[in-house]
Amino acid sequence: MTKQRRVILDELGKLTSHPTADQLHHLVRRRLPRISLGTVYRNLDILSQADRILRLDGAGQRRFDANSDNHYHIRCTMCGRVDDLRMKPIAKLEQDAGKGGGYKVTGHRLEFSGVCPACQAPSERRPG
Amino acid sequence: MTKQRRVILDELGKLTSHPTADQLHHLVRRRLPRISLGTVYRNLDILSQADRILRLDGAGQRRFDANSDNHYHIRCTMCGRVDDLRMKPIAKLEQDAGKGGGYKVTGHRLEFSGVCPACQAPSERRPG
DNA sequence: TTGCTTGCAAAGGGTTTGCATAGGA
DNA sequence: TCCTATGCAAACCCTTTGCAAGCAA
Repeated sequence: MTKQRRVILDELGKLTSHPTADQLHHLVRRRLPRISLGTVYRNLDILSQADRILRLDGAGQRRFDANSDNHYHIRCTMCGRVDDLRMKPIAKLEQDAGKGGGYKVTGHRLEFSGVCPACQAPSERRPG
Repeated sequence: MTKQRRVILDELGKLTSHPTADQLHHLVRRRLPRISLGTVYRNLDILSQADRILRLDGAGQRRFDANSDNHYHIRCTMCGRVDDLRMKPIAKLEQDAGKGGGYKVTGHRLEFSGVCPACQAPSERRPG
């Protein structure tokens, strides 16, 4: 557990917005100015394989989640922000999915899309 | 509607495995040997914006689905194949997701993972 | 010390784009 | 004809990787 890995984990833990590797890199740099993007990627990889964090491979750029427990997400269609949902995972879905196709079902991923509070807000603060 | 677009749509329609752009390019090439990968991408883009097909932006490479109706998918964790499920979409999920976060929920994406019939099969035909 | 980790920079893979040409309405 | 789509190739972006040097145990 290097200093770099510790700081990455710590900064990721502060956020609920599930940053991209690049966003996290910028944050971590405030504390470790010489850390490289490659190191951020490598550590995020190691941490997710160790189930310390979650990798969110959705549309577009990969994002990361400090909470590795089973839970669902919602993605803002305006700004790309991703947030956790408090909804309880529904294991029963997998039973329904198993009927038919011949697949052995092992898991599921449920992601909602919508508009986040900030993007719903009136455009008051936009200049012009 | 060019010849290229027609053939792309036709070849995609023949498949239930939801090919990547590259796989589709190879197939289409059998009928239009000079078609470029760029053209395949451009047409898949146009067709999905027109809701004629579906773009599946999951982990890894993008895949395409000739069936643009609302439905769920299952992805084989061994070979990457993606198939349709006959399960009926569950609109109610979005009501649950709306409680809490402050998001305005507009949709959801449910994807299962598992092992496809071919990958479950005994390894008889593997040499050695 | 010893092996894993870093920083750097280059490579990689998938997707997008610019441009001159070809082809459909 | 006129305008859009094509083929080609280069550009692009995100992510991964090779390597020599550095650091943790």
